[in-house]
Amino acid sequence: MEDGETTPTTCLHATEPRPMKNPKLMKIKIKEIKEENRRQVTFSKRRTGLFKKVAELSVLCGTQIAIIKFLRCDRIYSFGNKKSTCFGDDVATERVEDNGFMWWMRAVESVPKEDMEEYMKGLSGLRDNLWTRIYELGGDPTMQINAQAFPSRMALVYWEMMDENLAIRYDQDEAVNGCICGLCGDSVSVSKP
Amino acid sequence: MEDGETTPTTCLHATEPRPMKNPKLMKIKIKEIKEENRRQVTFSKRRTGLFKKVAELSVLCGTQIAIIKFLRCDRIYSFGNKKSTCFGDDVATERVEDNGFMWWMRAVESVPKEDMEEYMKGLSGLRDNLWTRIYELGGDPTMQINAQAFPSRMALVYWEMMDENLAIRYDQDEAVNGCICGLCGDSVSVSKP
DNA sequence: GACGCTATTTTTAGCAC
DNA sequence: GGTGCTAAAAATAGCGT
Repeated sequence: MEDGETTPTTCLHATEPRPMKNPKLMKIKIKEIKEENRRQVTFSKRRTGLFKKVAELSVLCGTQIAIIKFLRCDRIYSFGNKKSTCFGDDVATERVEDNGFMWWMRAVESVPKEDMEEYMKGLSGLRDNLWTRIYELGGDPTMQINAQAFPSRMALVYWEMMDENLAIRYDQDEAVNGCICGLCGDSVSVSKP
Repeated sequence: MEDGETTPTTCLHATEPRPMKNPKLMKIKIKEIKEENRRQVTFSKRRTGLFKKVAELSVLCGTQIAIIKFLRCDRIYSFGNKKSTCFGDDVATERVEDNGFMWWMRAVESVPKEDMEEYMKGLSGLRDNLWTRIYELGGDPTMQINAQAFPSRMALVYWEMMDENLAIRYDQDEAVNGCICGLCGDSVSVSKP
């Protein structure tokens, strides 16, 4: 036959929005999930989704900075803490500014013009070091998929998310769960042993 | 008849994923949107979506910190800049720490135990001032809807997004487009005139 | 814990206002 | 710049592996 498109009324289900094969209740109330396991799964899945959303928005609208931090513990997390580096401890700490930020977190406009070339060279070097460091730490290569969405810019795009399992002790080195760094334009996953 | 579920093969469309009423191409490639107007709309819509996602994740998983910053301009944005306060300039600037952060952005663990009571009182007061300030600045009351999703915690939940229209000049006071502050547990919208 | 599956829910692109 | 609409696309809850 030519087609069946002209007679869709033959199908009883055509008027129904969905076949409704399995009316299992999937909608959830937005309130704290108490079940440890389910919360962990939800966190992981939604974190990934959010991750992707930010990446997309960043690219679509040319947005250059994205910072997300999630921490589940009973303390306020000090943003800008020296410990909260993007990729471990010793990659950049040698160059910590007095204000507690990594040197590459400085606003580029605060860099004198004559120092700009070196500054950019530094960023480039940092990027190389970063990948080496990620490899050493056993970064998950599969996470690099998201990186495709990110144009490689010099801008700071710093992403860090932590859950309760990774940041129980604030005074310990903080394990980084997922990270996108605009310096490298890539997303990485680094877990401390 | 009892049901039609046992004979779904009667419907030719049953094997097709969707009825495809309007095959208008809605899928987009994730690449920078050049058209000024379309980008603005996309930014606005996706920002809202992301906003909601973060709020949900925050509640679902008890996540206490969410920081998102978006800035579209050709400069690196200095995170932690004194200017980038959550709700204007003069609410908290009187209490700026040496490190450039608002006093309430300090990690709570850095607050001596004996000062904790006053610290918390300060947070409470700040919250009150915040609402007053928001009102004065003409904050959008409708934005408070999202606030419902946030439990009122003492934790720092700082949210700030800016688009190109609000942050063209880095050296100007930065206008805050959307903001959720964990100090008050509410989301606000503040625009500079 | 991460990943695959899929029905259902949620987001959103393209409009119009 | 925002909001409402709708079809299409994407995210995801619950399950198993």
